[in-house]
Amino acid sequence: MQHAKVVERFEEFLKGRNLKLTSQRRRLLDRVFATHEHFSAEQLYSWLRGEPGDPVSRATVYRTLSLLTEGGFLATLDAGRGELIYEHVLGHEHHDHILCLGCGRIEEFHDEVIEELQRRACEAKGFVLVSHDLRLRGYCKTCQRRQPASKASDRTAT
Amino acid sequence: MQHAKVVERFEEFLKGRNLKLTSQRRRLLDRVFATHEHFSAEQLYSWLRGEPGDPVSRATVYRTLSLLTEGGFLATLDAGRGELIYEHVLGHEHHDHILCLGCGRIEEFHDEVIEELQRRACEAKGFVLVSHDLRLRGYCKTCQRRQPASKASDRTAT
DNA sequence: TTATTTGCAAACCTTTTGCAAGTGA
DNA sequence: TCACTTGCAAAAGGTTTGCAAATAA
Repeated sequence: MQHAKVVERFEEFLKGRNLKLTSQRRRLLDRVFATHEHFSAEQLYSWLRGEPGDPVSRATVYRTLSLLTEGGFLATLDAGRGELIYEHVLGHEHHDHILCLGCGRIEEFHDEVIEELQRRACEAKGFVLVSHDLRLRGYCKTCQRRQPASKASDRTAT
Repeated sequence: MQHAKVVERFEEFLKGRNLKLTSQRRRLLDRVFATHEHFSAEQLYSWLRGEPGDPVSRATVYRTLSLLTEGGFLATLDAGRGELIYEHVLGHEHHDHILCLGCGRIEEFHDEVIEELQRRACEAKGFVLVSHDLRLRGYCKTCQRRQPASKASDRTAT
């Protein structure tokens, strides 16, 4: 999706909530859609500090990230490292994640059969499904070389 | 699994690590296996304060929960409510969770086909799978009655 | 003009940790 | 005995919030 379109949608979203398009919000939006990486609030804050532009405080970064998430511009992912990870959504198909326990690397994958089975499992319990997330954890090729084979005692919740 | 057997395993586990069986650890173990509910550290701490027995500090609750998790006695679940949720493992088959966004209720389910597809997805990316968790989020039957149908803007990461 | 935003620093919440006193083996 | 544990309170780490000054519309 072209960036102008994203900005337009954001403006509509703000208007619909009687919110203003400030230079900080605009900078956040631009920066977030300038990368395809997964990032944390702190990461984004640090990018913004290091790049030219109107200063943005940490508080505003958090507030705007929430806003973008509510607006469906961003999605969150808890990678189990104590901080929320964000990724942008528009023009980015739904996918699940594989997390490397060694280096923190995040890979994406998608399996339509799994998706369908999830819908059925939910129905069977009488729930209306709103969202889901599936996280696989293990060691990537690089970390498999560094790391001894994982022992049962290293395993976390499955 | 009978409780005596669980205690025996815990003693072995401690012995193997040169750790001692204190009254606090024993109380924690007993309490945790006395329920089939999912609970948080704070919840457990509050149970212990309200019930007769040797006092157990918050710090010890956290330390012992980590110990029990490492030993494979407990599994953790991040239900997305800001705190870790625990459940006991022994005699409890692996399962995934469905979380109610309305009331926080947690249901369990299991699908062997999904499990197999996860293994394959992991292999395809060159990862060695250690663990996984799948969380479906939606509204349970009770909350569907209370709650208006969910709108797209309510949706969180999928 | 004026309701909304921002930045700052303090507050929050869950979890972890340093340290001196206590205790199981 | 003595290494391991506990409790306390302080610290940590990510995130949220109150408030006065700044700003978009």
